[in-house]
Amino acid sequence: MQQNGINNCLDGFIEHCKKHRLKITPQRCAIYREMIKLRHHPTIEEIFQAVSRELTNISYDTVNRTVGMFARIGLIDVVKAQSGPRRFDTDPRLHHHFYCLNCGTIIDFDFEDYDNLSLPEDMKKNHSILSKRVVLNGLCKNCREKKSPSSPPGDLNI
Amino acid sequence: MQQNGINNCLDGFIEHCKKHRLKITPQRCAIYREMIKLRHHPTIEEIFQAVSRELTNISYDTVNRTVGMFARIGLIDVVKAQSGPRRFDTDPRLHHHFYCLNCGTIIDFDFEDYDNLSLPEDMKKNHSILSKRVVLNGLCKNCREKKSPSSPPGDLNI
DNA sequence: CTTTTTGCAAAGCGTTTGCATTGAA
DNA sequence: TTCAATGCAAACGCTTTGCAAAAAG
Repeated sequence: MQQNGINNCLDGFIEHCKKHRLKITPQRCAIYREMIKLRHHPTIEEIFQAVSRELTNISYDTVNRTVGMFARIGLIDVVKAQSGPRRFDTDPRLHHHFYCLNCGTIIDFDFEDYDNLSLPEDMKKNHSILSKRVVLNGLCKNCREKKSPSSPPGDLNI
Repeated sequence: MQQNGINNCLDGFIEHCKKHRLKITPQRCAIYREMIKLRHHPTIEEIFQAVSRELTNISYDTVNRTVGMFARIGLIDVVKAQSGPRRFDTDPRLHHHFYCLNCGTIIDFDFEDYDNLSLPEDMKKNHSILSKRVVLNGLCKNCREKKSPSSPPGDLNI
């Protein structure tokens, strides 16, 4: 995934499903198609809204299970936020993340220096590594200027 | 945090609290003390169990709120798991993470090449960056050998 | 003395589960 | 024809909230 942009088309998606012995259903195709259009870390709810416009009778539950499945086979990334529903990273391009510890905002950024990091030998030997990313934590511009970081995190403003 | 090992002692902890105008309570000290003893990404429940042995009357709720607060001021890291309760990274040493997309296991690893990555200028300028880490995603040894990754993730076996 | 923190209980909300029905292969 | 996927509803469990009492500065 993620390291190449080829999977953007439905062909690549179908390929990926077959490899994992998942049946090609209209629901799965629609979910995949709508999902990759939504950048900015959509929630299940947001994906459900988008897919509903295509398949009016699809259930929230199917979207939930299917998106979870897509994450499990490495088609997309789970971005677990500090609070609220989990969000998904549907951007297949390689990129990196900054998390604000105070408000929970997640900011995508590009940085070439991070793109070609080599993998540790022992990790490569023992596991199958499908993607890599650098994650920074800190305080975002807004939160840095506030006096006390002790207020609970609000909704994500992504 | 994380980039130096000085905060291990209680003095550093008290310093950190004062900087954020948090009062020094016996509960907070006990939680901090027990928490850093627990490696392997403890849950709130696990931290609560450990602290309860010290302060028998502490409430689960206080542990929950306090640990969340510690994460918000950068004393520890939230580890985003695929499911189940959130876990915390209480290891102050710089290290990196591998996530298994199938079973949710999180593996810590060290790799010197990743330890001195420079930060992107625009990120440094706009935000306060408190820690950095490389995150790898893939299939762990066990899951790679299974045929179908379509079964739902079980409990984290960390 | 003032303000934060604690402890408890209840509510909230995202996620998971079970099962009958439907549909892909 | 078979076995996985879907849709629905209910259950579950983690997290959050509100508030009175207690404690820190």
